[in-house]
Amino acid sequence: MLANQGSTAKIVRPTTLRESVLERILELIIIGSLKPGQHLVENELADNLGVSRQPVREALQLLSGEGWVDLRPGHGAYVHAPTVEEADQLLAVRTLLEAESARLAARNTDKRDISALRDICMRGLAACLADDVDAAVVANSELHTAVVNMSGNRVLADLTSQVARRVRWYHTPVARHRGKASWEEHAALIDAIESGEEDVAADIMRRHTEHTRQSYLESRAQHPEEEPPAPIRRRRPRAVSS
Amino acid sequence: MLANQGSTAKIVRPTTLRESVLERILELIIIGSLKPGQHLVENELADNLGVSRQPVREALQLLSGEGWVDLRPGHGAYVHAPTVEEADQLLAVRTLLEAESARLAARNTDKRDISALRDICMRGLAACLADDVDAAVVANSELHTAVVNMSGNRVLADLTSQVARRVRWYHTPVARHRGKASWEEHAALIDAIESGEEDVAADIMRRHTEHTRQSYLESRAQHPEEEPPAPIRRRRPRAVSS
DNA sequence: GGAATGTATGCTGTAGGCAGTCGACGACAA
DNA sequence: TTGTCGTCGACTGCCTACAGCATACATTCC
Repeated sequence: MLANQGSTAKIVRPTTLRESVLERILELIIIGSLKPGQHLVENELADNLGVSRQPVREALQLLSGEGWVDLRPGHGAYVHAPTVEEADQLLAVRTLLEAESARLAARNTDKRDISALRDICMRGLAACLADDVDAAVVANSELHTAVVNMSGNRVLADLTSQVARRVRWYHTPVARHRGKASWEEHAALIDAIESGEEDVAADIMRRHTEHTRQSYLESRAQHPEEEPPAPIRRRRPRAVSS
Repeated sequence: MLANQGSTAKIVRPTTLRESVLERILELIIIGSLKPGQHLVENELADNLGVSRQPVREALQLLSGEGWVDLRPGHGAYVHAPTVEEADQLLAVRTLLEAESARLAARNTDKRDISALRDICMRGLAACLADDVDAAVVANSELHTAVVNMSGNRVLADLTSQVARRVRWYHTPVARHRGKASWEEHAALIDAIESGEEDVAADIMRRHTEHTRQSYLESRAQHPEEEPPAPIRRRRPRAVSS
């Protein structure tokens, strides 16, 4: 829902090999090539990416810090498989954080920021009416990021980003479910922020993200088959020989 | 303010060498042997801890994920030096999270939990009256942890723990500042949780943590000399020779 | 036939080592 | 004296290699 932006105290310049490895692995997780619960064998990743195990290991350590993979000492790394319950809790926290962001944004309202918000909102609505789901998702992400940045609380912004990213998957179906109504809520939110109505802004954002949460839950309830986080397998079937 | 409890998706069994290295380094940071802004030279740590650079590197990666150290590619790891502003923002977020925890705790109230809370509260007050600051700090930590766990939202609990830990330092002076009044607030909070008054519980918690935040800020304002996060030095003064 | 044990194998955890890179210091010129 | 360039040292980033461990399969015993 939010664009990638580094957490508070992470890596600054993306120059190293482990950084590019991290990006690659993350991409594979996001697009689903690496499935939830899947065991990430260091050698395989290293071979596929054309590097040694070392940068792969370090990338996995960093990814664990962001909640993308779980490390099991002696067993290696596994793609984190969020349960419905965890996703629900993540979204509940996101609601809390973003509502506060909206409140603070209304408090620190700034004309330039407002016009930027309106621009994004227009684009989002246009994309929505044109049935361009991808563009709508991007605009949605930008809008929420912009609001949370307007809060002026960097910690809040980082945490929101982190939480939002951890929900991942199924954003597009969720976005498809709602559509135009969502952008009307965004417009109302911007109005409230502009006029400095803290409580109103917070409340709109709260209900807005709560809607998203409901859509998400319904979406997963309709597709329970997407749930099971792949059983853990360590060894490949032995080669048939002799 | 909260006891250490692993983040959502981290290491499960603390058996490996890098884990013990992590614990050691973390301890050194917490007790202040490694100062904010200090450059953590891998070889030095490795030598001091009697291991090779590898587990040290990995421990540092993991610590960066928890916000304890900053990684600068090509430069290594530095002990994270939170500014007053960042600490303030962290505490603001903590207020938000803990207020919500209290609300949810009131919603899911349970008799056994309540009596556990009262026990902790009694101990805390006793410690406070006996001027046993350490015991009071521990009890305070336990109480907040218990409440946040009562919320039933694991993500919320983990995030709160993470945020609270990142403030670190100066907890004791803060605890000293307030004392008895703090425990009266705790008692009122427990009453509200027991009777299921969500709004009241949330409000008490909000004001309570806000008090702590104020105390913290005053404490740092009075000791500005503790602030400067040590300038970055990479090399030791060259040995005088020839 | 089933269960316990032995064995093999793949994987992780750790060590050691080399090359690249960044920053500091010193020399030289203006 | 001050600014710029070259050199040097130290540290990181990465690779390779080895040891330990956990799991799965095969064998043996009951």
